[in-house]
Amino acid sequence: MNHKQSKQRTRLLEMLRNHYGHLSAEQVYNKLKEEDKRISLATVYRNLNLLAEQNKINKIEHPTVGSMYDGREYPHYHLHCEACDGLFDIQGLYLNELNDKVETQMKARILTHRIVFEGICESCLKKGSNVDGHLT
Amino acid sequence: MNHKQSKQRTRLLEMLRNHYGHLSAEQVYNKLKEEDKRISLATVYRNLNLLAEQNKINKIEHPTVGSMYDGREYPHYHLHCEACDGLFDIQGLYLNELNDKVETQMKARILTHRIVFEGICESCLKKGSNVDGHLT
DNA sequence: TTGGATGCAAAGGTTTTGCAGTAAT
DNA sequence: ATTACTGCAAAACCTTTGCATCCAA
Repeated sequence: MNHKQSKQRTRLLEMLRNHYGHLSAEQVYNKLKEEDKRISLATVYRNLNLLAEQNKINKIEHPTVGSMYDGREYPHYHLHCEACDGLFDIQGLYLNELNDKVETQMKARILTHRIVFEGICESCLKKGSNVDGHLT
Repeated sequence: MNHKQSKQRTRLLEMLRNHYGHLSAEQVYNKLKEEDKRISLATVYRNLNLLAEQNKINKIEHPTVGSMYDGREYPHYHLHCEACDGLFDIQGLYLNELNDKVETQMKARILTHRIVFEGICESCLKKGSNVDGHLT
């Protein structure tokens, strides 16, 4: 399929690139609507899926909220805080060699991998949250 | 909350423990219904969530199908095949040290982590699938 | 001009919830 | 006797899709 360039897709990508952190489709939609009321949620979903397939953005399955997106261009892992439900980037820890290892072991072809760490983020630790029993 | 033991929950856990592979909530529901018509999907969901929270079963976010569950008792990673959409266990490759590493780096408390590898499984490679453009 | 992209609304699929009844402790 | 658990159906949610229109190439 040949893709044309659309204002909506361009703005969406630009917005994600300039936004640090993770956004849901709905949040992306709301942010874009601030500039142009006429954009639709369907378009946001269509473009998020397209850009994620093209690896121009990252799609992360958030354990409780649905899919989240970020515009980082380098591969990275995520920390999901069970207390505040936040999603945090983990920098400088991408294990390239893992793909080869699994490729050999599974006799498969590995394209990429994702890691999500589960725990309590720095800020929640300071607050002394005890997270509905997980930590008690 | 104090939990009582119910027939439904017991059977569900037992079934998952004896079933090798991954099942969706719907599939769990159908399997359990074979033995007892009267079980409900809501009960299946409630128990899957409960058992996953208690770490008695694993919940894996399948990229396209929704949540999948397995009854393995040891931690392991998964391979998602983009061709057949299958989910495969990866044995003997659990990196305990990763948790410490991230704990230090993020000043967080890490409880666990999950890895999903994306690629093409052995069987699909043999079939020479070329997966709707991902590999072309 | 042509085919991809959009907006809108409707539909789809998965998961959760309210409630009255049932069963475990 | 309590209180959690169940079944059922309705509701909630997130995401996708059909279609007529619009717009980029």
